Amino acid sequence: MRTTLDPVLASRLRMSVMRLGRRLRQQRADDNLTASQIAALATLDREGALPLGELAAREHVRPPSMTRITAALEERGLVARTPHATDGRQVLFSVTREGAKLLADDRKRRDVWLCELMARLDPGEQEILRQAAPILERLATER
Amino acid sequence: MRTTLDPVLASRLRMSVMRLGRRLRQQRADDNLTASQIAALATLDREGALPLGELAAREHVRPPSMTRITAALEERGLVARTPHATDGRQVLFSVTREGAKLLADDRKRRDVWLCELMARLDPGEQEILRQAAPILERLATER
DNA sequence: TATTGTTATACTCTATAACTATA
DNA sequence: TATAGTTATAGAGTATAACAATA
Repeated sequence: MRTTLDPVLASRLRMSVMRLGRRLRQQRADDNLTASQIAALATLDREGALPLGELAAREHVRPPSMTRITAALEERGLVARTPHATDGRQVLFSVTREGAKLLADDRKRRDVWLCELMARLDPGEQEILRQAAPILERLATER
Repeated sequence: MRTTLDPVLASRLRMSVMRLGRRLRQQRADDNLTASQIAALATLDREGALPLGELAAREHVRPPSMTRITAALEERGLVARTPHATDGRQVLFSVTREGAKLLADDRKRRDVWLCELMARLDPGEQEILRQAAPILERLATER
């Protein structure tokens, strides 16, 4: 068993992860939402209700742009706004039941696609991925 | 050893792969190229010289848009155009030495970032990723 | 006459600047 | 006076339509 870190492994892992990620993204349903709208919706789903400015910051977008993004999402009933409890200037945005359903359907779609691909692997290979998943998860969230 | 395919594994793998891919993308150098320009450059690098229409198709972009993208890349000396050998209407685009260098530097950057993260894993975990890499590669390229 | 690529023009998305309201 | 969000306007980027050159 070797312990020194192999730059070729990093490079290979980078390539395969980015390619697979790209293909997973391609499996998204065409729901007429822009990439920014989907991203904002997913962030609200992941982080819970956020004021507009905070959401804009997380999405690396300016507040006026986020105003338009949330307006589009609100018009489609995917997010809802609630006033801030103590600060009347702030507006909190959160995902509606429909918004959550849209995201869930989308994830489901990609899961099915990936599941079908993985079904072609032999049991030993599946087992390796089972062990690899939590490690990749840590790499993705660390620091 | 189980052989039935586990949807939870697919879901977990999807999440970790997409997140890690997202973070890898964030490591890109800020070279003032747009995402479309980088993508087109990388495609030419991967696939070799292509006529404009073909490149537009692979990037899911219309020919007029690709005309502008290649014009920007050409102006920065990252791609070059050569006439088609037999068909005078077609224009073949290919990556220049500078273009290849820019891509290589960019990949290097991400490799270093990933390598540093992976160095924190213990040898057993590194070994699992070593075995997982070619499997992910196959998933990414299959069908 | 059909096809490849470019130019002209319109639309979408995001940013900066100016404004309204609340603290 | 400072901050959160919106509205007005301008700047990228992409698309459709019309055009030029070649097959």
